[in-house]
Amino acid sequence: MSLKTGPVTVIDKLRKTLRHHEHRYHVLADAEITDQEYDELLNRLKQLEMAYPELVTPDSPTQRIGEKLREESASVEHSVPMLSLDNAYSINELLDWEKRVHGLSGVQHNGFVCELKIDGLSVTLRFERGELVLGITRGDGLRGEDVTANVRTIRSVPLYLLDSARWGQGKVEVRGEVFLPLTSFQEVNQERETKGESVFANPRNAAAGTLRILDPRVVAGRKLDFFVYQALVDGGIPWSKQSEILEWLTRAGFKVNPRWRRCRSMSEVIDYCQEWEEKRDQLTYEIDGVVVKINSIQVQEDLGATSKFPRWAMAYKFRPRCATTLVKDIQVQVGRTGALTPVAILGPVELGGSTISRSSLHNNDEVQRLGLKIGDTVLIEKGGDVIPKVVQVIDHLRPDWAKDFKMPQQCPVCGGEVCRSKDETIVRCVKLACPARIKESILHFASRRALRIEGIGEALVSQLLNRGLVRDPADLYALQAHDLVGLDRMGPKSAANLLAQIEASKKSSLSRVIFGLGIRHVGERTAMVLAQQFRSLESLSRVSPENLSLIFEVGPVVAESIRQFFTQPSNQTILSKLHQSGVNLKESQSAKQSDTLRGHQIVLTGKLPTLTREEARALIELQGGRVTASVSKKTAFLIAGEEAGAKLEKARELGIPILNEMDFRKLVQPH
DNA sequence: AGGCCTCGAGTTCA
DNA sequence: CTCGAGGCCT
Repeated sequence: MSLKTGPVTVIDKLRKTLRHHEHRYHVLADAEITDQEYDELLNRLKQLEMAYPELVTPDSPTQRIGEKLREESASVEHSVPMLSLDNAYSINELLDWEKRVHGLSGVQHNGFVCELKIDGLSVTLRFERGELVLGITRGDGLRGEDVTANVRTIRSVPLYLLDSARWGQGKVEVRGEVFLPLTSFQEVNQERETKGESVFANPRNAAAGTLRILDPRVVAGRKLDFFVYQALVDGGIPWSKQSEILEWLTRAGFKVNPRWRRCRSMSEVIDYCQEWEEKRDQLTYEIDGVVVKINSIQVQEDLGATSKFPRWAMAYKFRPRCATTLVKDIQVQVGRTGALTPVAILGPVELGGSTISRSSLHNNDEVQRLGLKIGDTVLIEKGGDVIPKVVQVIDHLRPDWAKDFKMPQQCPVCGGEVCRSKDETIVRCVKLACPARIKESILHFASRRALRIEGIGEALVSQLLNRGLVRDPADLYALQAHDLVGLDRMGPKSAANLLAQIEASKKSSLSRVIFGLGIRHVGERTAMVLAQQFRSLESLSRVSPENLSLIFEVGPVVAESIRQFFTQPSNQTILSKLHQSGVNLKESQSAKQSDTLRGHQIVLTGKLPTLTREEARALIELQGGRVTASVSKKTAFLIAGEEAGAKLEKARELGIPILNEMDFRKLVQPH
């Protein structure tokens, strides 16, 4: 009587049950039991296996996390070369490919399969007699790195094929993409940051880094995942269509990306590509394109491959969101407040529809954090779709001649003293008369949100300063036509237009003038509060800091900054020049405010059908409401238009009422 | 003193 | 848009 029959069957049953639940949980994302119940089953199996070590098999669910460290990068040959795909960077290139295929194959193929192109690492898994025996990275396509121990830790990778009966004797290979879901990526980076380690620039790098870790126990904590798209049996493909492969893979227990689609024509393919280029952000993992394959395996084989790529597939690449480029130089700019800002001068690269040639590095700390030197190659990205940002230095591309960047000890423009006040990361030029500061303050004064003088830009201000025609913003009002005519791109017509703009700006509201002065810590909002409280520049200039601090939203720092501004003799001169030129320095009797929205904070987002942002804002303020920039608990309601973004999400989250323009109009203009 | 909420400031390209 | 810092509330 064998003592083993008992434990063998129990262990077997337990393993089957566990595999079933692993599949439900990690592949189908549809668990039948709780995590706790699963852990109990797993523990029971562990105990049994400890009692009967001779019954432990490598494909047991307890064996995912090997105890041993992986051997350093053993290289293994692929049984069938792992080619990469040719890329199409536009719909046109995709259509060209289809034309080529059509010409070559001659025969009518039965359509395409489109799959999302997961931004991860290609990996091959080899199964013998249904059991996972090897995992290899793509490597150079012929040989890859053995990462078996690490792929075993991936929960959605079956250690044993479910539908093993059918290919039980053959060598089955599946190919797919190892990736790190976005939430896991954030977790990994958060952890690294708290440990003071360098963070990964993107999920793909993090996945690559993780797969190369030598200790599988660490890898297991990283929550890698795996989507499969290809299967080979004994080096061949015993199916007639790509879509059948995907269906079989699903049945065999693999996680197949469910978004794949069969397309009959190129127009359907293009729809699919465009649809996912728009929806890519809705996914919980990163994709960088769409893979288009000829569905018929027969046609695939007829088409064959070039030396590098198969002819029967194409990767349609989305417009990239990051790019690499050379840092040719780091220059230092001086802003209106005297802030010294390092700027990376880049080798021009195309990114998201524009060519990037420079990018702010914000401050010296940022340069140090990145470990950036002149001559480095860097990864850049567009933050918020518009503004480029240097994300990471690519260390191994650093040339010998790379130069350290040092924040200058003098102002690069006026050569004057700079200082870094305590608690601040920013270094500032302290000289008020620094030409850079003067130029920036004039531009600020004329800017859209301040006195709105159109036609005043960088080029013009530089010329005016060089010729000594202006020394401060108030001098703009002394300009005559004959001063202007003869400057670059300035004829009599442009000069007249500009003078008219300058004249018109004299009627700007007091709050715009206050904002335009560029007092430190006084932005648009504070300027408005001050204008309302003091009604004239005159009384603002006389008020004591103590009284200023009493105002809601003005604290000691802002109060002191205002006092400093008005005690500067050069600023006093500006004020009297403005007054003499006839610039409005008083708050006109504003239209009587109604109380409909008194004390309410309102947020605007998206494009409204008929109102501009400015108009909507004016309307709200007229009713006594305040427009704020971001949604919080205190927000009374959100007015949302077309293309509303993150603010709408946040409002939904917090349960803040959301109105469209019509709702809002009814609210403020009853009847 | 600590934590949230806002505001200010800087920013790219066509 | 995003980050940092000022101001206010607890």
